[in-house]
Amino acid sequence: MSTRVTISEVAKLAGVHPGTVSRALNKKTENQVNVDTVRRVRDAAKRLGYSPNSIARGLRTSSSMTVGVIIPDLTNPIFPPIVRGIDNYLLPRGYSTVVVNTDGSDANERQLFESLVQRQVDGFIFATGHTGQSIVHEAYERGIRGVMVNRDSGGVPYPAVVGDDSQGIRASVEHLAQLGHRRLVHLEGPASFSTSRVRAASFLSSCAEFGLSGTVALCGSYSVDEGQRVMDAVLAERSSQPTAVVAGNDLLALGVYHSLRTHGLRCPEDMSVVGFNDMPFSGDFQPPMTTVRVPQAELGTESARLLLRQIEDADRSAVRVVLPVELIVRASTARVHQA
Amino acid sequence: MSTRVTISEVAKLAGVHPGTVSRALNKKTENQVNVDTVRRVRDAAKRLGYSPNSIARGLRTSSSMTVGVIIPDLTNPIFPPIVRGIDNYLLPRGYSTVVVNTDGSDANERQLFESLVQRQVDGFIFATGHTGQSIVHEAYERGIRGVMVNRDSGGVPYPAVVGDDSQGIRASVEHLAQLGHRRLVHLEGPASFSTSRVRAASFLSSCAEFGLSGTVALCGSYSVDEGQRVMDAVLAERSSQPTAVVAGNDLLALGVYHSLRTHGLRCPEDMSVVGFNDMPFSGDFQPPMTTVRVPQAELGTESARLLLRQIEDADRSAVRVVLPVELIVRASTARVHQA
DNA sequence: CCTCAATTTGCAATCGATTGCCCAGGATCG
DNA sequence: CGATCCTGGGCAATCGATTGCAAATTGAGG
Repeated sequence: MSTRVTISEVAKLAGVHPGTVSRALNKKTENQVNVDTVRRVRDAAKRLGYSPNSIARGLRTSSSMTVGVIIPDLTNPIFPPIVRGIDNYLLPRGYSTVVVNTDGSDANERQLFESLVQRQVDGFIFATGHTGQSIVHEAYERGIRGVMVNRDSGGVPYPAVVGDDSQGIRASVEHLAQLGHRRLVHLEGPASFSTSRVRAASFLSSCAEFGLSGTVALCGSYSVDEGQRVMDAVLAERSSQPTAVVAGNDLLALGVYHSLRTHGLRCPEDMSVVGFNDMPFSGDFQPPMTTVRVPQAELGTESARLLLRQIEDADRSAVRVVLPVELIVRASTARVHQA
Repeated sequence: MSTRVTISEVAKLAGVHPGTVSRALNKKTENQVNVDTVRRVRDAAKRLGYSPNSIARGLRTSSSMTVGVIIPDLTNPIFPPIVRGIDNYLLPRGYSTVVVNTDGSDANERQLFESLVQRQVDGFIFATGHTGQSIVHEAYERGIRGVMVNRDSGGVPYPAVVGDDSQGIRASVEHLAQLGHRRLVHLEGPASFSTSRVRAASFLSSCAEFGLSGTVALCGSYSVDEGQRVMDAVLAERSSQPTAVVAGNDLLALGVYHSLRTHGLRCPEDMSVVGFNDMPFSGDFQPPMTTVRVPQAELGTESARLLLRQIEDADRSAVRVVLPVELIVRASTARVHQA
């Protein structure tokens, strides 16, 4: 790109040493230089349209003012709001974010992580909280700053920001109980995600609390197709069928919709369905989905805040922030049909 | 972050000069080094876990191996697939992407653009193609490499990658004509977007072609709320009502759904609706939406390819790539009701 | 008038890699 | 056998900013 203005050109115009320009233009050092000089330097810089080369600065200060955000898949609709939340906090503070997608692969995750480390990012926000061969442990060992978002830290002493999954599931179960449902099934997400287990555990304890019969069906991924597949299997069983489904997330719930449709079953008349996340447009599905709203943007913002606290204040306390969730009742749940 | 291995430590272990290490480790220069030496250096590098500091490299080579992607809003569901398409092409080639959201504000756009320039990005992909005070012109004047995606270049000689909007609209109109519709209305997107005008023009000429009466209603933004507002206005008119709506995009079409519902009208029985983009989950709306599928991921991939061609081959030809689109017929369109 | 401290600014090293230049040594050729 | 080429690799400058250190200037106090 075209010839850019450097600090020494500004220095020449202002009649001072480059070092002085640097100090004059930097908030934390400008009090080391005479106010008149500062003004002169400022003028010169503005006149030349100077803007610092952040690569050069980064080399010297060994900070890139960049954070890496590792997510499974941007096209999963819960992530865009999280990413926006992160950006909204970070950009005004001079940081950029680089978002990478692992597609659920540990190998990808590792490779992308290394490439971001190589780019000298100042810290990471991990939204891929599976507990397997994740690089999170290693990152922590290497002294790399990071925060977990939307997923638990799984033993790694990084700060974590999560929604109140237990409470959300409990509210769902309570809602179904009040509608007269007695037999529920939970579509549990992949066991490698900490959230899956939290939600399943809460489902079982909530069923117990409200005196319902609850069974759990395990899904291999958080996707529409998998939700449909597992629901097909549930419906194929000969044992007494549930009257309501508590899905591990909205994608699985959507798969349940598809399964019901292919089986000629109506929602909510024949089967009530509750999702999780309140992802965008879940209120426009057919039928509009009852689900648990998680404050995604706030999750992002909060995680960014915690990361910056680590970077700028060297505060490494492993706080855990739990944000409240809310059950959104729409049209996919109804009073149980008296058969 | 922890102490990192530098090139001179590798040099020491391998018993050679740092410059030699650099050449040995670089694909394009490794043939300047004896194969034995290359092997020795490689071993040393591996043993020490060396990975080059890309900031230092970037300073010297004045390239950051980063591209900036400027979009209006990541939470608009058409953008995640585009961004993924870009990433899929760029990441394996060693580039990272920094995605920023303008929220439609020219001021934001300018500021974000400058901050990315300051970060020495090697080029831009602009997905914010409004023709107003955009920085696109200025960027081109400054000799900055860039590509337009999903929006036309509006006179700036950057390469552009777009879907075949005209054809998509024509197919929609033809489909409606075949269903017996005679009076159509088009919800046109904001005039500042080039796509809006292309689609509106195609709508009118297609109506003429098929002998239909077509009117156009202008929307202030591409959003659900605006679609609802404008459709409300259309329905409030006393003149002869249309029997089908061709919406400028799926968001507007969704707004039409909402409007119809509040007016007690059924889709498709009382009004057929066609969207544009086939954004994720538009097949799960109520009713499943007939819409025009645009290959978003391919748009992204292709734009990334064109950008890299500029960056690496200095090829500045202003090609214009038009990708084919496809009408997806679902349940929001039906044979016109014989009133 | 001298000393000492404080303020302001210049100087030069530094961050870590890349690369033009040049030299040493061996191969090739006439 | 001497001139000429290659090949391999060392040397040092360079990218553009930051920053510890020291010098210069100023002012105050004795």
